[in-house]
Amino acid sequence: MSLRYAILGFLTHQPYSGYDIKRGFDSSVRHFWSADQAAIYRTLADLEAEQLVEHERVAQQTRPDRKLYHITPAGVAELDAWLVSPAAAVVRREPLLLKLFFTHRLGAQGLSAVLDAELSAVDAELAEFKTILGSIEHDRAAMLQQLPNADAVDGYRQALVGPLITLTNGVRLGVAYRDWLRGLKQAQEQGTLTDTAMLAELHRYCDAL
Amino acid sequence: MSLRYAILGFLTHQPYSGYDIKRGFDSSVRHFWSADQAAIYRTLADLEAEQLVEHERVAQQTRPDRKLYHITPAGVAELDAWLVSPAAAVVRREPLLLKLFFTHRLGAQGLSAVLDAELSAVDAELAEFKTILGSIEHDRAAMLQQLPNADAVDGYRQALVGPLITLTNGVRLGVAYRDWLRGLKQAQEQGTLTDTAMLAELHRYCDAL
DNA sequence: GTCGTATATATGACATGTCCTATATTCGGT
DNA sequence: ACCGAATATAGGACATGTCATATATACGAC
Repeated sequence: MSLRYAILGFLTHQPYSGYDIKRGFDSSVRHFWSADQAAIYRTLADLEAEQLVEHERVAQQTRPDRKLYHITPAGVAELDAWLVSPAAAVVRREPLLLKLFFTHRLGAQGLSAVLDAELSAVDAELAEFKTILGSIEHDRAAMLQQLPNADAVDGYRQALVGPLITLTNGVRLGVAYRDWLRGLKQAQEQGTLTDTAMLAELHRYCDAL
Repeated sequence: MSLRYAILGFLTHQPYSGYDIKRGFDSSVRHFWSADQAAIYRTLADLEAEQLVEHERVAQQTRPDRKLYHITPAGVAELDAWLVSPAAAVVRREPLLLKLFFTHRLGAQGLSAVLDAELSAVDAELAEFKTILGSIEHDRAAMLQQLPNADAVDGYRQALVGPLITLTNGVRLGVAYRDWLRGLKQAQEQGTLTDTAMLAELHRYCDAL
């Protein structure tokens, strides 16, 4: 139910079409927020029915018309209210952890395969973060050159902080996840994937809390 | 769609009622898998229609009858096939990161409040993990005394590895998440929550990959 | 004595999200 | 010449999950 707010947030930057928003999601918040194309168009329609956004039709010569949505003052108020509202408890559902919970049925080979597949996925994700960082820096350098005055530069740099915060989260949690997977893999190879060894490791972490 | 397998996995230990399964979820896998009560009963009915589980009615004197479900060989086969199947890409949706993505609209006070609320939540979660660890060790000590033979002990200890693995994941990722939040809070207090500082920090992490 | 909680299962209504498809045009590849 | 991808919006069908509520009984708290 936060898709509404994700869209409203994007529209505070500038007016976008549904298609733009879908691309924006895929390129900037994909690692913590994904959105289906159909859901975006339907949510835009809902938001417009509530007068939180409005659209104007923009005709194009070769492409289909775009519906360019912009946020209304009521929409801004709605977004700001959500931003400071207490976060609802997040429902986590991680199929991989579910599989590992039943490790005793998985067998050594199965476990090995699952861990390797997951390690590849994390490595790919971390590599992607590196790419995103590169493109942010590239864009930033261009913008800092291009922007007309100090105020515009300030605004741009402030708008950059949020994306950088979430990217840091992705990198740090990704690294922690990768290290955890590597630890499991190593334990399995050394034959120390036993209850006693795991309990000892857990104590090393928990006692330090 | 993995609720099916979560239930099948539980039923490999011993027969359970829907009510038992709900309690089992809430007490052991809540931090990475939550399930609605209605969903559990409906899924059990679906699984039975597919002959992956069967039930027998157990009459009770004071309480309502229980429907005690047990897994069938076909159910075991289905579970084992899922365990080794490649994991579907996980869809992440984290409202907190979405809020932080729009930090520029949140303001210093709003950000501070959001970070504090989240830090409390993580601390509570980590404390809960500590409690879970304690109760696992308590149960384990009792079981190791009580179990009749070495085979039973072995089986029990092997079944413990999965839960311990997922608990380790919770603790390590929880600690990483808490450290990230603390870093943000500190940066905000020191006035270093800027694009340049964040970029520098990101490089420290990314360049080491 | 009444209220809430635990045990135990189940359904209706609803919210949310995903998949597939339709429409229409242009551009690039094989 | 045809096929797929990109641009752009949208709806039907379906999957999945959640909320509230119903039923029935017993036990402890206030």
